[in-house]
Amino acid sequence: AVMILRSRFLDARRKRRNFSKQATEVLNEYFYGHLSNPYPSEEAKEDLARQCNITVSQVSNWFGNKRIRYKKNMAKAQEEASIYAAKKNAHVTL
Amino acid sequence: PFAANYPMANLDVNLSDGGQLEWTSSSHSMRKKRKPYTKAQTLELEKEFLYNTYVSKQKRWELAKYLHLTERQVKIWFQNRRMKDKKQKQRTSGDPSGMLMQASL
DNA sequence: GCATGATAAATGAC
DNA sequence: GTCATTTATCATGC
Repeated sequence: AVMILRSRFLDARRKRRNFSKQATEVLNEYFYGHLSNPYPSEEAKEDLARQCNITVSQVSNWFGNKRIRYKKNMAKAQEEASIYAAKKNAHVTL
Repeated sequence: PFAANYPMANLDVNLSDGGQLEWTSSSHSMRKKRKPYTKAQTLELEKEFLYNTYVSKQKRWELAKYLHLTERQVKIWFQNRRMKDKKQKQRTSGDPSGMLMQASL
């Protein structure tokens, strides 16, 4: 009962740290690579989590935030989409 | 279980003007806006959660009346609270101090 | 000062 | 009932 009061202090939650550049790169590549259905399966989440060295919950959080913020600001998102689309095409071309 | 029947799921890519994206949004119009509860409300709910992680219909009614919430809100609060509890326990089991921070920056 | 990750209400599938 | 989500809000990074 006491711990509830100090919830705003040593609350174990929000200790945010930005993901690494590589991790964000991996996540963005998947997101824009599956833009028609940006909902990775549980297996895909585990795979991404392993690649990015984060937890599957963090992967879920990232995609949740990404989807909502993508549609809220499509103008900027389009630029990103173009970038990763070009990247993907470059891969195929090579 | 990745379903294609979520609201935002029918997000379609329309490449008209160098990558225009469009929304064939299908449904819901009026979703209730998320409104954070007060500390007093949360405190009472937490206190009750200590006794029972599941709330009876009677208790739910009492809490709703007392906290100025709907019974549905009380019900959903306990559902979300149980999920939070589960997630925290899963996290604590693999990492006692919660200090597993590998830096790969 | 916003970008970003995590959490808190609220919905819906099953 | 659980649980993956959507959405707004929170807390922090820079």
